[in-house]
Amino acid sequence: MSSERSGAGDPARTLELLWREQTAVPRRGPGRGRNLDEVVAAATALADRDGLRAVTMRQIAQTLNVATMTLYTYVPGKAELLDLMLDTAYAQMPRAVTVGQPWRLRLTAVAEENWVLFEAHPWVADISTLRPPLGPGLMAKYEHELSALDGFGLDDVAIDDALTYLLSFVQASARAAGNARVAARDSAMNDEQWWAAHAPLLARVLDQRTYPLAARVGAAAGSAHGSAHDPDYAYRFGLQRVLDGLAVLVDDR
Amino acid sequence: MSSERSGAGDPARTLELLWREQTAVPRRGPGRGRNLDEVVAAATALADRDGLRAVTMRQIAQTLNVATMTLYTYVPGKAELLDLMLDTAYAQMPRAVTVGQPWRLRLTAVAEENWVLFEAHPWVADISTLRPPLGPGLMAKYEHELSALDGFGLDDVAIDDALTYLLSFVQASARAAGNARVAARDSAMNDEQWWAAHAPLLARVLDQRTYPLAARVGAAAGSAHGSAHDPDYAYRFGLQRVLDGLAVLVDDR
DNA sequence: TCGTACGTTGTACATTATACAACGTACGAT
DNA sequence: ATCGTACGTTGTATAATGTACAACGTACGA
Repeated sequence: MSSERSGAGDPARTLELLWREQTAVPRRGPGRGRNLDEVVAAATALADRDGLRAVTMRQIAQTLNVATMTLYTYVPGKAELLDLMLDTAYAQMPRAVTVGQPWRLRLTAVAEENWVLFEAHPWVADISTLRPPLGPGLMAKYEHELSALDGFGLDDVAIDDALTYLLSFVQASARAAGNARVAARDSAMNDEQWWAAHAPLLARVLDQRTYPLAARVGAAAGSAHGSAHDPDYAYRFGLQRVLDGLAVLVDDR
Repeated sequence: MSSERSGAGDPARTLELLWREQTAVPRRGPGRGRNLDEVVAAATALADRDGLRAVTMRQIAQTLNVATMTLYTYVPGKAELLDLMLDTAYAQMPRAVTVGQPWRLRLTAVAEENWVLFEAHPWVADISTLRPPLGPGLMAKYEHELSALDGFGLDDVAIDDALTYLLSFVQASARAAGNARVAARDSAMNDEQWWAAHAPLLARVLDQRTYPLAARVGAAAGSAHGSAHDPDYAYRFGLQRVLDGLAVLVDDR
């Protein structure tokens, strides 16, 4: 429950794993049945299919045909595993080359690449990355996305602010979209059905004289999109607003 | 783990509780030691102090001096309790009257009211409200916020889109700010210390030739704010971008 | 050939939400 | 006034979770 976050493990141990720094390769004992990449891949496959909730050490172990505690010889704990999953997902993102194109196109491409990331790995949108996994995947992603904002008259601090703003928007949108899917699956009710289930009961208690705007706008919004909120539409609408908002900062000549 | 969401309980039962519809008041049996408001208040106090993770049926029961299962006579389950907590928090929000003021001021006031809500109740920012608690608190909030957008040339659908966009931004910002606080408490490391703990290790693996922009911009952003990201600054920066983005839609005469 | 380093694993523990049944209170009918 | 019963309260039980701990067995180095 509550939100998951990256960067919760031991910093030193996490960095070692992220950059695959082999410190003191063991010489004795039985050979290892699996490797780190297999563990990360198994955990990611579980998360992709059934969400972060389904990623349990027992489940990961079961799909790898090892005992639960065996995982702890590959990874210090679940927190570090999460960072590895994240950085790997970042590393695998497609990165379109948009050099020379107008800034709106370049930023749209960055937004789209992240939107695709969240579609492939919805669980990534649920993670707070205030303390990101400082591995090769994140560094490549950061470098690539900064390049899309470089050369338009923004200073370094403004570039970082603008990128944070854009990515935060995409993540929030993707989180809403992912939650809509999960809610539909878990409750065997899609959003339309959920709102329909409330309509008759709500009509009884909701006084239109007390809430005239809510009744009018709510009805308009509800019939415009299928249900009360359409996450995909909200993303497309919002992305234009984000670009319009950043346009003020950009030197467009 | 993973994200919490509202609207997960039984719709009919939830609406009854939200609007305090007393169906069939019991005539027999012992008197009730507590009441619904006390349960909601106890759960909210726990969430305010220690986050949503700390809100367990056992903890709520303990602060109320009743057995755990007693709670289930006041509330069908935890999902419905969450909706009650949310709607109550909405109901208690301050709502400034801004009739006649310019649209930027009116929208800023709406953003601020929500920012204050998330400061008082950080757990609210962790909840996906795609299926919101359709109680008196949410309705009053929605009506109030729509009024701040009415009369500026936007049609009903655009009003709802713009409000969703604004609120989604404030929630995402508040979530980041709340996570920064929680991470600092849980790990006994504030963000600055966390980045400091990574710096020496990171310097060893991070090749500045491979990631020139990341090194340059990351350093600039890091020294501009205290740590790599300052959530409060990101909110103030982002709010201006949100307003600039919405300005395109508004009839400003 | 054998000691020991180390990968593997089963068990154990403190958590969680909540189903279920036993218990006891106090109202309504007689 | 008495008693049945409706209903609030509560202890126990269950299936999960992450991971600490100790036993086990493998295979390398001397």
